[in-house]
Amino acid sequence: MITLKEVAESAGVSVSTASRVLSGQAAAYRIGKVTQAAVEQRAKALGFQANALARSLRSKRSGILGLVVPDISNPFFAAIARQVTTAANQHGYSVLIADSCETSTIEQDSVKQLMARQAEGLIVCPVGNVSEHLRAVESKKVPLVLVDRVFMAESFTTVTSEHASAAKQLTIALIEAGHRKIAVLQGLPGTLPNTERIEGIQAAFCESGLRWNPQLLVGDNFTEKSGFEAALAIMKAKPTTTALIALSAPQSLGAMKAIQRLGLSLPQDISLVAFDDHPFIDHLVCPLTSASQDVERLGETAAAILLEQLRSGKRPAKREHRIPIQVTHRKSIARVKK
Amino acid sequence: MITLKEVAESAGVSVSTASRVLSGQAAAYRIGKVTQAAVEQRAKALGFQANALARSLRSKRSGILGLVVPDISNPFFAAIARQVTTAANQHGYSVLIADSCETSTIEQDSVKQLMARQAEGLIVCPVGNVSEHLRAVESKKVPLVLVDRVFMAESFTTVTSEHASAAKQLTIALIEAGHRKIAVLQGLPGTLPNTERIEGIQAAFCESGLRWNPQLLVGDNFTEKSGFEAALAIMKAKPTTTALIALSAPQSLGAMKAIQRLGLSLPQDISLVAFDDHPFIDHLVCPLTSASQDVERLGETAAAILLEQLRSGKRPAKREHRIPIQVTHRKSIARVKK
DNA sequence: TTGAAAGCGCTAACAG
DNA sequence: CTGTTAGCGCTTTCAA
Repeated sequence: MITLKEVAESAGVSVSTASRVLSGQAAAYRIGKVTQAAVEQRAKALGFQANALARSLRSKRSGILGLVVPDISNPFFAAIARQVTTAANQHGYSVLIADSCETSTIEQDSVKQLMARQAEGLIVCPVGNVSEHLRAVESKKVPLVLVDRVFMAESFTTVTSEHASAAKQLTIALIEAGHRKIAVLQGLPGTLPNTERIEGIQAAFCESGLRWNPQLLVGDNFTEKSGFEAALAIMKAKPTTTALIALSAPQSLGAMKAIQRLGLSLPQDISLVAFDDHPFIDHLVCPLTSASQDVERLGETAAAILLEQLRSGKRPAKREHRIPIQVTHRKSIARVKK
Repeated sequence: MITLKEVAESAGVSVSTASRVLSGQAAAYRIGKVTQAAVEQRAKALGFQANALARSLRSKRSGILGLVVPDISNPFFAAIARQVTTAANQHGYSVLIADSCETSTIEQDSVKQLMARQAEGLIVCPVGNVSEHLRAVESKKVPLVLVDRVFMAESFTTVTSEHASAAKQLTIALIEAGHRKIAVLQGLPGTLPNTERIEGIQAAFCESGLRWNPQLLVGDNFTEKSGFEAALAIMKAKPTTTALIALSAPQSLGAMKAIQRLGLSLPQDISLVAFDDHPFIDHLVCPLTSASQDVERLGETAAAILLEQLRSGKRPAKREHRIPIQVTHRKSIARVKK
């Protein structure tokens, strides 16, 4: 590896001068045109590449942003990762991405790791309900933004969707089509998106002067597996169920498989609406009415807030950011026959 | 930030002793039980977290692996990213992911950045045809593995799918159903996957004693847009076309949209087969016969090779790794009526 | 406009 | 078993 010292020697200047030229401070220090050119020429000729580790250690600026997601292969988080990395890169930061594999302990390790590497800011999509490690980040004055499964009780800066109103819209569409026995395939209990969506569903019932039966709440995660098993179980246990609400795209896929397994068809035998859509949704046998989160905006907003905090050094004034959800009516709701 | 020196002072030992205890070398140096306990206790009490930058600078081990992908929001690359990050984490490495946005210049910058941060190894899914920056990596003795769009002319370590044989199988299925006018919605020209798939298609024709018309080669990228436009154009220009081969999932979606736009139906009016599948493929109006790459294995293999090279210090014996592609017959091929 | 010297926080000889 | 002494490669006072 070729070092600054070697470049300096080769150009016949001191390391300080070489450093100033090569770190873009030439103008500020009013380095002579010739000296500057010489250093640059020599650096290029030698293929000099500054050691970012040494630079960061000395300057106290790592230029690294950390991103922790529960599953990078999930299109939802992948889209967030894309927004964050591109925004960060545009502002001269690199992004260290960690996949917590939906596991709180891995998430905690990842955050620690990121802090050890002197990340200047963190964006975390938390797995669940543990937040001490995140408080530790804040206490070390490292800017932190939480996305998606945020904790409302705490005072973190957060970006999440308007879960309740979307869930309400979806439910109202179902109720208006005559549905009353609506099963909810829930995601990870205790998480804010899950909780708020369920509240939205209940609100829809309430405002329609109906009462929703909590026995129709099934499932335990945002996964396809949970969706499949929960759908299968509830359709067997309560065959009078006329509609299903899936709280994620993978769950809706699981539900579709369950429906198929039972030899039923969508939407004649049972209606299905879901959170989140995906590119192929319009080409499904039965295109799903869905509430789709604006993932790009979630990621973009989180990145923008973090970057702004990094730039200004001030904690953001607005702490809780909500991104609207778009409900699209397709063909997966059938009218209930009397 | 609390440093090693402070911990050492607080525990009443020298920094070296503190370092040895806190970097897991206590046993090797046969540090006394009491000293060790004291250091650990103090470190924990003070909330000491070693500065990975300083550690890396000194020890010459950054513990960082770099991954560069053209688009992290593309499920294909997201899946690779997941395999790589989890495998790397299991072996004590962190992964810096960069999104090159399908742009060669960004890719080059990312690689440079990763090298500057002293990444110990790189996995790159190259955008296209530029490879000098990659040769620079090798010349600096940093292990490098290329995935997917590899360069065969060069001597890099590569992992990619068995494109040709899969393309051939897909084409033969079409030919056996009586198709002769088969249009190919190609991906990025000049890339290995694209080239080999086209070769496979031609081989199928050749072995069937037929000649494939190169005029039916359309499109210019692996994107939905290219798929849509190319499909639309060719169906208008050559209405006698009876089948389409899409070289990626997004392109197949584009093709489905084009078919819909023209008021045609799948597969009666036109057949469609595609590379890569996705979770919802079985629930499409017309489930697509597809050749699906084993993305997990691609990522897993790349990670394993890199990690092994890092472990042993030896360049891998086998340079070109090929992962089989699974062809699944569904319902998107109709027999051609005489 | 440039250089000398100090040191970021840690690890690794070397010495006891 | 433990401490002392040098740096890793860079930036940044301070001084000229």
